[in-house]
Amino acid sequence: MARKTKQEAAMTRESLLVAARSVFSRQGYANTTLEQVAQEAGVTRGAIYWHFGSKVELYLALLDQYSTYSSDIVQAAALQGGGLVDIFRRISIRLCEAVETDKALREVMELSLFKTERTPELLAALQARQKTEQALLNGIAEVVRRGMQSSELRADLEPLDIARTFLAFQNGLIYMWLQNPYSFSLREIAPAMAEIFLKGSTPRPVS
Amino acid sequence: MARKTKQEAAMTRESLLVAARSVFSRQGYANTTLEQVAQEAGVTRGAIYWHFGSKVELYLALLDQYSTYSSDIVQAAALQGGGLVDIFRRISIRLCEAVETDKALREVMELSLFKTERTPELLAALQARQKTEQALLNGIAEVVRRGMQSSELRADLEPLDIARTFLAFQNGLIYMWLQNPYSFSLREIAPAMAEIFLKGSTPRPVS
DNA sequence: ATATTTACATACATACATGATAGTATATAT
DNA sequence: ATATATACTATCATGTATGTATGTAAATAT
Repeated sequence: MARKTKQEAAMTRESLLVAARSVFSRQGYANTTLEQVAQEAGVTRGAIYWHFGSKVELYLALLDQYSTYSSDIVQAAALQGGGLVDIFRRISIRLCEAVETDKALREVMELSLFKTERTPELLAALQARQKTEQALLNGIAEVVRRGMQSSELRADLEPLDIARTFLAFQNGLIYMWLQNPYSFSLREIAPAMAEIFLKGSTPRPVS
Repeated sequence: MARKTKQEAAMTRESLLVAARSVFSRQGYANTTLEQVAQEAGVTRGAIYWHFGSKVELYLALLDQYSTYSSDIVQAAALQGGGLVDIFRRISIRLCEAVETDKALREVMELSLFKTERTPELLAALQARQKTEQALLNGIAEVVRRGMQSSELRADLEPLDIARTFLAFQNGLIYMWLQNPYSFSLREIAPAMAEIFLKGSTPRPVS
């Protein structure tokens, strides 16, 4: 076949990633064939093996595009300043908005959450992503510690426990929504969720 | 082959389910062959097709064994009485204990959460399970409504939002733990988590 | 201007899983 | 006592996916 220019090659690589996202998120990782991905991108499997080397590498390249998405949001929300309570509220709402708005992000999340089997071979490669998750947790725990020192958060619980609870909250809600996207609106429930995390579900005595 | 008695047949069916749980949870659904399951159970694939008809049916039979596990715990915790706050606390703690203690339950949860791709063909069959989840949500929402009427829970939020938040909480934590079981103890964090859900993460003014 | 590399397409070798079919010996029904 | 249903085993037919090896024509390097 006629050799493409570097720019053209970069474009096929891009379109392969787009096609992979589309087909993987529709059919799941194990259940899609590289032939299907190649067809959707308008090339043959040879192009995939040239650019990515294997099915696993293609998948990982797809995930890597979104690996820092969440922590970027957390960073941005933290840098914006304001009280700790405001920061937490912002993080929740921004994350929910992002998932509900950004279709590509949503497809990749659905793919990695619901449509990829953690098989032994994939597990090793996915360990790297777990470190990202760990860093996110530690970052939040650090924010909690600052909040305790400034008396904005209660000091009678472990910072790490609070951070885990916050993340569990957040991920659990997104998970629930992705599982059945049209049963409720993420953006609309986000404030209530943040409110419960911060103030609790029982009535507060008037101060 | 020599025909088995009904009891013996029931036993092979049982051992097939046990083997399926073991192999599926190690290798994932798509990645295990019925040959492997049959070998681990000490029979041939024919036995699987005889008892279950197909790979999908075997998988569903495995999940069905545990379909009411969660809602049973919720029911039991609710019937035990006490204040609404106590009930919620009990539900959280019981669920966490169950996951951490019962290996079979854990394996099935890991399988369905991390090691089964939601492919279009499976999705139809899994809709039935979603209804279980929906019923669980509605049940909790009903408990919340009662809690509002008795002023044990705050009445300025939607009952369904509170219920969703509780479930998100709960599932998110279990999801996080299953993803990395040894990074923390579920049973130990459960009380803190329940405390945050009920009282919030910010300090309460003294009443 | 020529040599070499690139960016794929094509073809193939291998492997393997599913489901279907046929066979079989015993348990159970009558 | 005989007939039939049962609970499988053994075998095969088919489809299909991955990875690899080879071919090739233009882009790029020199």
